[in-house]
Amino acid sequence: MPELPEVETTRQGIAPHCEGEIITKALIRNGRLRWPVPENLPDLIQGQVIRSVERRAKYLFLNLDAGTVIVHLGMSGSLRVITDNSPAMTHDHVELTLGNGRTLRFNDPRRFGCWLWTNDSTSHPLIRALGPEPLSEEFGGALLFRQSRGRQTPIKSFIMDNHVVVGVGNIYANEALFKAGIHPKRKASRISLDRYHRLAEAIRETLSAAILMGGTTLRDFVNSDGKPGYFAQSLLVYGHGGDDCPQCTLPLKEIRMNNRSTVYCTSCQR
DNA sequence: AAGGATTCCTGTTGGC
DNA sequence: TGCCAACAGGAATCCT
Repeated sequence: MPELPEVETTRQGIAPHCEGEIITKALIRNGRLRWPVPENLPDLIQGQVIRSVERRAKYLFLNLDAGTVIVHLGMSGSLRVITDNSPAMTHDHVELTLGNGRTLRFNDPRRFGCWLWTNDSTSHPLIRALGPEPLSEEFGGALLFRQSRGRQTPIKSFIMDNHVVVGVGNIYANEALFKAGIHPKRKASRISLDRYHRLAEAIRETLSAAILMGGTTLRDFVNSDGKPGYFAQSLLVYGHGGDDCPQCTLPLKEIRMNNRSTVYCTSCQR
């Protein structure tokens, strides 16, 4: 379940093997992803050089001269660089053969991911309205405070809204709210600037720590097992409903918000 | 228009 | 033990 740290780790892992390489062949085995993969995608990209691999939110961009391939890993997607000619496995839906003999392979059992083509990535409908990157200068408590005025939605939904800030998935929303001592159901409009500073800091900390961890575990994407590294990190509350709160030792409460698992401490989070 | 519900999908898990 | 329902989650889109 790729959250932003895993997507960034993926980018760092594949970029050295892709950048500057020509796409000699593009193969779509199963184009029925979140949206149909354009049938003419191979024609559009074969023979072109991958100039750079970028990330925006949880989207990856393969920047070519004529445009950009937009890739999303969805829930269960992964990108791996294959060096030998190991046979494709089940759920290997898309693959690019590169000039250096390596293969970029996209595997996605649940097919929530996407492979799309655009001539202009910044103005693409999926990209245009995205909020700031959580690790950018632009993001912080002031921005959260400003954006939250008049918003009645619970704070957990608010920080998971990609128009507010990108890359905060369910797991890290739970973690950040615990670190900031904020109750997940509190209305976004009823949180002070001070507390938003704390929350923004908690989001930064959680995400950057996970990126560092993913970076160490997934250092080598070539022939890697493709196992996400961030699961190894110690999550404070997510997946620990009923356990003792790490701070006050009261049992952590687990509820469902918007059909998503939500874990918090009734004493430490207000 | 904001906010909640629904939707896509399959591997894993838990209950009977 | 075996089967099947429930669950997991990103995020666009639909609905109220």
